Amino acid sequence: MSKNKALTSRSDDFSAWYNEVIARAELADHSPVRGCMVIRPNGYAIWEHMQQDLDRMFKDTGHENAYFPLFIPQSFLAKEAEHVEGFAPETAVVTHGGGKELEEPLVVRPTSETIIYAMFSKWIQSWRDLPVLMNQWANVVRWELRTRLFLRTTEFLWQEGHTAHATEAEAEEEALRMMGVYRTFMEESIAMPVITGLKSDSERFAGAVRTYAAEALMQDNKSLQAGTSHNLGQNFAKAFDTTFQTEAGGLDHVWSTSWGVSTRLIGGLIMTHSDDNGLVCPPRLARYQVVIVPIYRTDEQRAGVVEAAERIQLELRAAGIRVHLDTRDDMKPGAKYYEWEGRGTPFRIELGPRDLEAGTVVIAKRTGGKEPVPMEGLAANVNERLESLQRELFEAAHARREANSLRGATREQLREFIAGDGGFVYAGWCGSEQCEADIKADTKATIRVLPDEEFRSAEAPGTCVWCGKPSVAEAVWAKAY
RNA sequence: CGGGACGUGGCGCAGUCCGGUAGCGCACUGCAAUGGGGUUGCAGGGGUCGCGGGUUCAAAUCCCGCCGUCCCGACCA
Repeated sequence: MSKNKALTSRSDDFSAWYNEVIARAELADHSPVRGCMVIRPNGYAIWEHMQQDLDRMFKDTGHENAYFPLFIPQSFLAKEAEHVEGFAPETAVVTHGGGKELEEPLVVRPTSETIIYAMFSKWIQSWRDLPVLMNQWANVVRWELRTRLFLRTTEFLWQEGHTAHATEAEAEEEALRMMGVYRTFMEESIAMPVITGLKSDSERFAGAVRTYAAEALMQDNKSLQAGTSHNLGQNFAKAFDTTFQTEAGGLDHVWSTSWGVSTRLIGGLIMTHSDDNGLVCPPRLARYQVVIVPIYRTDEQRAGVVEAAERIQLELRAAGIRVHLDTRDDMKPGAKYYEWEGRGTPFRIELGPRDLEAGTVVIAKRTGGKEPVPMEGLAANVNERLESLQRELFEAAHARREANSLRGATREQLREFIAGDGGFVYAGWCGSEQCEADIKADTKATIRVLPDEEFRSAEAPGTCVWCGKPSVAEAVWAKAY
């Protein structure tokens, strides 16, 4: 229902603003269990649209869906040394079932590599069985110390892709391909620009050989890790003895990958686009792309206006537009405007007696501006506007990111930039964990990625921004979520 | 898990210092008018004051413990 209080502004308190946007748009709420969230219909609709877009892209690249169990024998987690070290501290463990203590405790999956490779080893015998390209949509649990709605919750929804290949090159290709899929999805569906690249060893997934990531800059100039794709080498195959007979007749361990994105993306969407009036949702993912608000005084007017609104609703639906007609009689139009604005609905169509007479409707854009447009050809008009808003949101976010990026920084500039407004700092890195740790201790910024070629600076840095020794790669530093 | 703040009808808050039996705004219900950017008026309903224990004739208020939320750290999708 409509609230009477303005949101805290982004500049006053970004965290408070973030929480208030979620509350006003009715995206999620806290559950009675610490750190867990209830995803409400307005939030879940966004997730469903994300799922639809991603699922289609996964299938278009040859993947198939399956489902693996929630419970994993505790011993499985321990089979891969780095993996258990990384995840054991944050697992929830079931020790009792049916009133009895279990012989072996069950871990509630924090991620499913272990159970999946255990199964893969049963299913894969020959090079002819490869590649295996699998995905699952699931919930996972990680006992995080500090939680925030969507960004870090104890339980969250995600997809995890798991693939097995005959060669190292194929696995590497797959890991990069899926990073590309994520990037396309983030740019085109979420309208959220990302920088893709390789993670440093300290940020690598526990058990991976290489981790690729997509990083997005939020409106508070902190970076959000939006998705990761891992080349797991033969690490899990060796731990779970996932072997196959090669074409030449030998025996080899499979080469595998895993990749995932989560409901965290909804947090990224919020912090990329929303404003001090509430949620701004990109049209591609919006529950309703258009809301029609009829305006009338008398019963006669109401009948005419609602009839016209219903006709428009059908016309837009037929054109594939997700549209809602708000016929609530107990709310004035202005109150409805505020409510739908807070919910992030991209466009509002106002339709009153004056419009009927003129053969027009008024179209108001969530990000500002409204104008009368003819009823003739409305669906095409609206579809154009939806596409153009989708582009505008991406371009605005992209421009904001570039305006808050610093290239070729010196040590002092890095410090000042991060201590000031913040953003992405591009600079040389010597490759040592010591410099990485020192920079973190000094500035709180971490290496987000060693960016892919297209994101790198025109002039490659020659020296490490911190120690001055020769640089092995350009790195992007930022404070992160 | 360390530091800080907070927890009072659905939401936002006052009352807590100085103990005396709970109040305001919004929301909600009813009626009437109103209706192109948060509509008025009148009349209503709703609260074990986060939970548990203690002190007291008496606890939202004082004391102890716990739980939760938010912020800042350390850890992380």
